[in-house]
Formats: sequence, C-alpha cells, structure tokens
Amino acid sequence: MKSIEIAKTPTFNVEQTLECGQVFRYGKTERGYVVFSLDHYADISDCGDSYILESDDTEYFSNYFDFDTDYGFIQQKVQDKGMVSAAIEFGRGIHILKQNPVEVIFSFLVSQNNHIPRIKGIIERICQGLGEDKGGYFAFPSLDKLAGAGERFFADIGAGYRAAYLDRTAKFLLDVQVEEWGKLDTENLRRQLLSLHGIGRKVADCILLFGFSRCDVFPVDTWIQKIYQCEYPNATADKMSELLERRYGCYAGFVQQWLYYFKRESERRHLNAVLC
DNA sequence: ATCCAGGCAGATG
DNA sequence: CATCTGCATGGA
Repeated sequence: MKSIEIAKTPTFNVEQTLECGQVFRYGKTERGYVVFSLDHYADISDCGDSYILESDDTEYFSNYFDFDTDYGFIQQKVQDKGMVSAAIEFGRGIHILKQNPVEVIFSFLVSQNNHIPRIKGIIERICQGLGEDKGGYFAFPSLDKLAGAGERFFADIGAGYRAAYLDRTAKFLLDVQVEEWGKLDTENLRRQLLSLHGIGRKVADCILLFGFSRCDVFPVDTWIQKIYQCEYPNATADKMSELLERRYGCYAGFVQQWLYYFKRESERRHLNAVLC
C-alpha cells in the first residue's frame, strides 16, 4: 500500500466529487472517504491543508480523480448571472471521475427509476455475490462472473425488473471489446450503447460522461428536467438534452453535474433555492 | 400509506 | 412523431 498527498484547492473536494451522484461504491470514514473502482480501493483522509490518499494503486487513482483538467478555467468559461454560477459556487470542488466503462454500464443500468441509497445497495450486493474477496472489500465482478450469474441472481439481490437488463448486457458484453468503443466518436458510441437492452438516452449519456469521459453530453434526468421545465415547458427529456448539449458544447457534462448536485442537495437539505 | 426515484421497452394514437 | 403504461423495490 502506498500513499500520496493531494494539495487542497478550491476546485477539488472529495466529498462533493464522491457524493454528487456519478459513483456509487464509496463510503464515509472518520477522517474522509473510501472509494472502490474495479478491484482497487482508495482511502482519502482530510488532513487540514491537504488530503492523504492511501491505495493499493495510487497511480490508478491519480488518473481516476482527473487532476489534470483545469476546472477553474471551465468554471470561468460557463459562468452566467444565474443558476449555473450559483451551482458552481455550491459544488466548486466536483471533479468528473474517470471510471471504468463496464462498471459504469452496470451501475447506471441499476440506477434507472431508482433511489441512490438503493442503487448503492444493489451494486454492493453484486460485488459481494460475484466479486473477488480482496480482504475487507469485494472487487467489481469480471464479465465472466456477471454473465454466468443468471437473471435469478440479480433478481434475488433486489435489482427488480432491471435483473433482465443486467443479465442480457453481461452476456452481450462477453463477446465485445468494450475498450475498442473508446475509439468511436460520441455519436457512434451513443448509438452503440442505445442498441443494448435497458439503455436509453439518459443512461447512455451517463455512461458516455462518467465511463468514457465524453464531457460534451448533458444527461437529463428528473432533477434536470425540474430545473429546465420553466425554460423549455414542452420539450421532452431527449430534446432538452440536445438543446443543452448545443448550448454548453464541450463543457456540457460539467455544467450538468454542477446543476444536478445543486438541485438535489438543495432539495435534500430543504433549502429553497431559486432555480427558475 | 402513498409517492417517487439519475428511465426504459413496448404498445398504441 | 408523440404520448401512455407497466415495471420491482424500498426510502422518505
């Protein structure tokens, strides 16, 4: 196990980055957070003026946390006189994680029409049931294990009607080189994802953003719809996504994540944020 | 208890 | 093209 020090800056906050809804395998500790990705783990503790990251693979996580992107620059580019700036001020420390595409595909298949606490539980039980025991935690399962589990397994651990999606997707991906999909442009990659059973526009866009670092997509879920229903009263979610992608271009994914976190946290904390 | 959740597939106007 | 419905489950 190795450890690295991460300087604290205004544009990186571990709590905001992990709690903003892009990742589900993490937990709070006394001094910070633990996060799991594939078969790796990282423990990040708050040491006042810096973070200490302890991990089995510190290089994996220094890429995972996306320290090379200039978030201050992006925040300056997209600022406005309204809710985008308000959302940035609230979630200034969010980074978009560079997660494993396969893990993201399964995570966001589970996420549809579901609450985040329950999503976390379902994914955790998938790891417990099929993942390698790493001593203290379970790895995300291999495609072999996922494909061999059967629909019953996913139903039994509480995946609900998504069990069939998980089973079919696992069996399909067994014969595919998902890593090759990274070479496709966003439009063709989205088309590929949409051809899978259980993946629609919103789940595809989350996979594009969180699993393939396509920051030019703007996933539209129920929270984002609430934000924009005043401005686009008769636009479907798909249409809304197109319009917002066009408006924010290569920064769309970042803007979306700041707005999502702001809206959801405001509701959760019963703040009466002005969002229309 | 009733509503709703980081929606989607399939069926029907 | 747009709109409607059923879906499994459990947190609030």
